[in-house]
Parts: sequence; structure tokens; C-alpha cells
Amino acid sequence: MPVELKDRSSSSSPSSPGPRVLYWFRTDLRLDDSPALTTALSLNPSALIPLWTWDPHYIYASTSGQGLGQRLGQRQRGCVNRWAFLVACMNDVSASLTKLNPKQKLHVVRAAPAAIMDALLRKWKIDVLVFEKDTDAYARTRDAHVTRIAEGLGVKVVAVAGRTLFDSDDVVRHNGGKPTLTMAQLVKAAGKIGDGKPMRPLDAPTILPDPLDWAEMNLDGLVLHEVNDAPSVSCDLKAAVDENENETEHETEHETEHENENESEKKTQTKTNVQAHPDMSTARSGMDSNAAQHLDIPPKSSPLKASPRSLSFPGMGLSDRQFSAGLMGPEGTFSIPTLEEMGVVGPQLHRDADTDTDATSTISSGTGSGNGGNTTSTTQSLYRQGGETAGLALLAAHVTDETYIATFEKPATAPTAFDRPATTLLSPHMHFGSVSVRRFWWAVQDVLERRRLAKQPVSPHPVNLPGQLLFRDMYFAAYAAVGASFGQAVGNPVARFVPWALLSKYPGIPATGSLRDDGEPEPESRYMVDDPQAEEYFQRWKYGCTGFPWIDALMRQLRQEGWIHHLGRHAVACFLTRGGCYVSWERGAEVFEEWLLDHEVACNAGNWMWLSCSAFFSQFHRVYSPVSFPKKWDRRGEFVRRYVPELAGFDDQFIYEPHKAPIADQKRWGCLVKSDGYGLEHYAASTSTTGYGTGNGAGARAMMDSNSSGGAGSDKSHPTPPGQRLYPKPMFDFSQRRQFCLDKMKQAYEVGLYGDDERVLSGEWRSLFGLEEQQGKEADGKSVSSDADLGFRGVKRQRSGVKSALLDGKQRRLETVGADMVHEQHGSSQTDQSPGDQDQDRH
DNA sequence: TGCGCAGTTGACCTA
DNA sequence: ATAGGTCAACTGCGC
Repeated sequence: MPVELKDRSSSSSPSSPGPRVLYWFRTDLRLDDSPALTTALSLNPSALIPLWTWDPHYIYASTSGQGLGQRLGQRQRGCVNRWAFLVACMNDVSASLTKLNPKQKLHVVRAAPAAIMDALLRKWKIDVLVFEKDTDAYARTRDAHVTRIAEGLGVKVVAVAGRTLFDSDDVVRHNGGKPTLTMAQLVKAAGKIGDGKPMRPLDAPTILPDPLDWAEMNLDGLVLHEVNDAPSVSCDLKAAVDENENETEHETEHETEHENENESEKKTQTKTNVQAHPDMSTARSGMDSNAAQHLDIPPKSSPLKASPRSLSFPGMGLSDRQFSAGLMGPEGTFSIPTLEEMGVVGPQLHRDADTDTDATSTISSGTGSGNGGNTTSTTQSLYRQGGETAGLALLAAHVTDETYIATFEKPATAPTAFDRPATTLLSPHMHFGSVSVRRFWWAVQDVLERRRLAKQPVSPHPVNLPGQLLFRDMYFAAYAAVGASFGQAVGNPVARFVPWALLSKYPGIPATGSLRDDGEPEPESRYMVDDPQAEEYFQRWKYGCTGFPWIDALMRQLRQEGWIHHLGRHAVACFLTRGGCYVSWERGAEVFEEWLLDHEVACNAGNWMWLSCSAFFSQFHRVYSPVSFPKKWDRRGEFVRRYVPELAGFDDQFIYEPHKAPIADQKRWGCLVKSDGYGLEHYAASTSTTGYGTGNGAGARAMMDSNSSGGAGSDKSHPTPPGQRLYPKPMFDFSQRRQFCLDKMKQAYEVGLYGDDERVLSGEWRSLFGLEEQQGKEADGKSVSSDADLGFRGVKRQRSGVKSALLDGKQRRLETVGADMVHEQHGSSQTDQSPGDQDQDRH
């Protein structure tokens, strides 16, 4: 339990009024088992303000940030499912607070914490600021910054661990300061913490102090200049922190590294910032630098003049108004933004699940062995619902099925189950903190203990449910130790360096030839399209039109629902990287980051490294086949039929390889397998086959203009023959590509570089891989350069990689087109969230 | 230092 | 149809 504080707080005499406490919700949208909230209440506050800062960083970039996106000042918007889940969590917490005290609620302030915290602490005369500790790289920087502000005002700051089973910093310390790279290391280190077991969960509070009186809460009188005097606005956060931190004594090697990166980013940051967010190309034109400022600090004086960024979504005609109404929202009541205000209205998945319960279960591939009908149906309706109430109910529903909980073995759960997923679907709750990971752990552990005593069968570590949660802790601790570079290939000390296609490009050093036609510098926010073919593979992978039905079905499920099964994530991750496309895992990680409901930077990056054999796992000979692997689970291809409906009529025999079906049969089954089907543009633009979209369609147009990817345009205005649909042929010969990748991986292992190697940063890696010759080919005046340009230079110190890259004209065009869209939607990535995916095996 | 073994979840072939 | 061995070979760890 949270402790240190108690001393301080109790220092005030009982008779004196308790402190004014600001409780800042972030990764902990729950009341149950919240060590930080418990700590806050233990201070016996005279006033408690539950706060959420509606942070543009969070909205326009995922919290993850560590990835490229953040480093580059990129902003991305999560899919509608993710925002719906988040808003549900916020509403639920708010309702729970109100239930305990009618005067209470979750107070949402629409501004970046770094920009607004100073003013809030002053205005509300806060004595203590309490929040759950967050070891994500961006969060650490942000929190250090806010802490400095608070302490400068004499406000006590208390950060309490609670997001993981074990405090990640403690784990790292007990692992000799090194990242936990194996399960054994994690278990060993965790075993030295306390009694070696996660803390028992704490009860939710039963009473809650009042907030301040409205007169004092009201921010209307907030003087703007106070805000503007804050050291920085959100987007300059890192730079500002950098400056400050350089003065401060600092600790770990890693942190020092970040600083250096920050320094180099400083220049571009402000600028990127501005246009950063909107992924929507349609909105981009409407953005100006003033608008960006409004993002952080809506001008009190002219709230409406602050031309709200109009992020329209195709077909929806809505605009993003979440920041245009001022700090306290449109009603001036600290309201929780609605999806409408966010401009992301659209049907959400869980509604679909709710209403379809009966129908879907009849065709479910799961047979629902262990569950009684009632339990199953209850559980099912809870899947994908945000909020603590729903999360705890889902956990409770699972726990009633003891056999399922106790005999759960992740690798044995079916990735092809869709209407009734084979895993628990608790991962989004782990991500938003709407269910405590320790609550989950102990609920399962108690069942296991009971069964062990009764000598009933239980599944072994680490494939069991607790093992899944330990993997989550392993990734968190690894990330905590490594810092920001954990989310990228270059500069990452634990990632083996593989010369993938589409490696990331880093800010800080202007690339040669980085001027656009209009003379403006190319925003340093793109990955390097060093291979147009790979770019096309990547786009086809992303939008589910590779011509491999198993892969396409999974990617479409991801885009539509924000979730795919762990093994499905394996399949697509392997396919994109070492098992087909040979594209950098960073690209895939970004897509996951954007589309997954449950994305967690640590788990996502960790799992992508795992699957790409960059770290954690190294047996690159084990390649998932897009044909034989799914057959093992779903011989009839029900999963494919659901998500790739154009193939629904195909015979089982051809469901995973429709191009092998005789033409006559293809016609008879209502779908022709032809070149690239409708063309990439069609797939990228379509909101989805089943009607609920992710709001991402906007990028499609921009992305695919004609030449963007070879061949994509060919079928462009393809008229759909009446009653006849199209599906692409495989975009490559799988076994050939498999061999190609194997050879590449073998070479990379032989060369044996890691991301932070000087030879990676300097560009010497090219010669080590025998890539010298290609250097001279890039020719386009602007772009070329010395081999250094294909290195990752500009590093002030080791590990802060910067690379500049050069592209010839054609490639650059591609980059521009493709990258816009890619980054528009990229999100996060995590391959699978280990925690989240606890599955249940319903077979 | 060297060796053998284990490692969350492959594919393929044979019996 | 399913179970088990083999493929070719990686890393980390303990002895």
C-alpha cells in the first residue's frame, strides 16, 4: 500500500483541516483496487478534486508515444472503438464518484497537463497532487515536468505504483538494472519484491470528500497569461523538459539519452506540432499554427474565434469540437467530451455484439463447452464494453466458469473464434485501468489454489492466465528499463538490427533533399520508403487486401473491431515482418497502436519485437503459414467468411487459397479472384465490410492517388459486375517470400547488430550487409547523398538515433502519399497485449 | 569455458 | 485424423 505519504499527511494536526488534494486520473479509470486513490483518501482531504486532463497529446497521439509517432511529433487519432471505450470508462468512473458523493464527478479539463497544471494548482490552492505512477517514456517525461511545476509551487506530489502486478522500477532494480528479457528474469526479480506475490487488491472507497465550492472550481476567471506563462504547451513539452532536466541531476543512462533526443527534436517539434494531430488529410489544410495553440489553451476571450479544427470524417460531416469550447467544455461543467464533440461518431462494435447475441452465437465457431447458457450470454454482452462496472462484471462472469479459468492455455485458444472470443477480452480494461490487474490476478489465483488443493487439473505456467499477466509485467519492466527507444528499431539496445524495408526515419537532422517543391522543409515525420514494393505490401497488409484470406480477415477484424486474438496478431505480425513482407515491425506496431482497443506501448512493441525475432524470440525458422495455420483452427474458414464476405460462397477447399479455384467455380460462388481485386484504394476507403467504420476512411483518398503504389490504381473504377464481387490474388508467392525473409534473417543474425550499435547509427551497417552498391542509385538531385544518409546519424550520443534518408523522386512521392495516410492512422502497436488476451478456450 | 537443456503458442512428414 | 519426430538453429541459463 501506498505509504510514504501517510507520514506527511498525518503531520497536520487532527484538528486542522486536511489538505486539498488533486487526484489526477490517467491510467487508472477505476475506484476498485487503486493504490493511488487509496493514498489520496488516506490524506483525509478537506477537498478532493478528481481530475482528467483531456490532453491533446493523448488524443492525437496515443499515450504510447514512445513509438515513432511521438518522437516525431506525430499525432494520430485512435479508432472510434477506442474512443468509445475510453469515454465509457470516464463516464463510469464519474458515475461511481457521484454515487459516493453527489457533489462529486470526474472533472475534465480540456487542456494538456503540462500547459494547465500550474494554473489549476494555483487556482484551486492544491496542497497535494496524487496520481498513479506511469513508467511509459512519454508519461515519465510529462510527469517529471508536472512534478517540477507542482513542487515549485510547494505542492506535494505523490505517485503511487498500481498499473502492473509489480512496480516496474522495482522489477528492474531487482534484475540488476537491466530490462527483463525473459520470463525467468521477470519471475526471479518479482520474487524478490515483498513476499514475491502481487499485492492483494484494495477495496474501493466508500466515502468521498467534496470538491471545492463551485465559485472556486470555476475556471472562468482563469487568467490566460498564467497559463501562457507556463513553461511550455503540450507539444513543446519534451523540449521544455529537456532544458530543465539538463540542469537537474539525472540518473539513468536511458533518461539521459532521451534528453539528447529531445534536444535534437526541439527544433522540429514546435512545427510538427502544429499540424500534427489531424490525421485527416481533409483537415490538414484548415490547420494553422494558431489552431494548434488553441488545442492546448483555448483562448478565453474568443472561444469561438478559435476556429475549431474541423476534422471531418467522410460521410459524417462532423467536426472535432472537443477543445473549441474552452477548458470546461461547452456547458462549462467540466464535462466528459462526447464522441460527437470528438467528431468520431459512428456505430460501435459493442452495440453490434449486444444486439446480435443470439444470431451470432448460432454460427459461432466456439462451442461453448464450459459455460452455462446464461453465463455465456452475459459474458458475451459484456465483451468490449468500456468502464469499470462492465469490466468487473466481465471478470466476475469469467471467474464463475472455474474450468475455463483454471485450464486456460493461451496457445490452445482459437484465433478464429469471433462472436464468442476464445480469450477473456479483459485487455482493454487493463489498458485503461478500468479493471485492476491485481484484482484479475487474484481472482484467477484463488481459483487455481482451490483446484490445486482439490487435485483438479490446472494449466501450467506460463501459458495459464497468471502467466499472461506476468508477460505484461515483463514487457512493462523491459520498457521501463529501456525507455523511449523500446518502441523503435534504431537506438533500441534490446532490438536486433534487421535491415527491414520501411525503417523509420528520425527527426532532428534534416535529411538531405528534404525540401518540398514549395521550398518548405519536409516535415521530419516520415518513415523511409526505401522500397515502393514493400510500401505496397504494407498498405495491402494494413487494409486487408493482400490476397491471403486469413491475413485479410484478421486485418479487417482489427480495423472494424479494435481487437483480434493473440494468435491472429502473431499471424499478421509474422506476415508483415519476417514471414512475408519484410517490412519493419515499427510499421505494424503503429497500425496496432492506432486500431487496437487494448494497445499498450510496452506490450505492443515487445510483442512486435518478439514476432519479428528482433528481441525476446529468435527462432526465425518458425514462420506462420497463412494457409496451414488457420486450417488447424478453422478448417471450414468460418472466420474468413465473416470478415471477407466476398469469399463467403467458396468451398472449404479453397477458402484459404481462393485463387486456386477454377474460374467457373469462382463465378458460381460470386467472386472473381483477380489481380488486385478492386484496387487498394477501394479497400482503404471502405469503412468496412460490415458497416461500422473506424473513421479512418479519410486518409484513403490522399493515400492512394494513382501512382502511390504500383498497380493499385489499375482496377480503380472497377465496376462491380452484378452479383459478382472481386478479391485480389495473392500479392506474392508466399514460399518464395518466406525463403527471402529467412535468408535475410539469417544474415541479420550473422551480422549481429543491435539497434544502439554505433555502426547502425553511423550507417556503417549498410556495408556490413553488402548494400553499398545501391547507394549510388538514388539520384534525384535533391535526394542523394552519401552513405551516411542511409545511416542513422545525428545522434548526439549513442542510442538517440536519427536517420536521414534520401529518396529519389519517385520514392519521395510515395513516401508523401503513403506516409500521410499511414501516420494518420497509425496508432499503436502492440502485437498482442499479452495481458489482455487472456483467452478462454471455449472449445 | 563448454555443454546440455529449455524456451507461451510452426511446418511438415511419417506412422 | 492425430500424435510424434524432424527440420535447422536461435538465445539464455545453469551446471
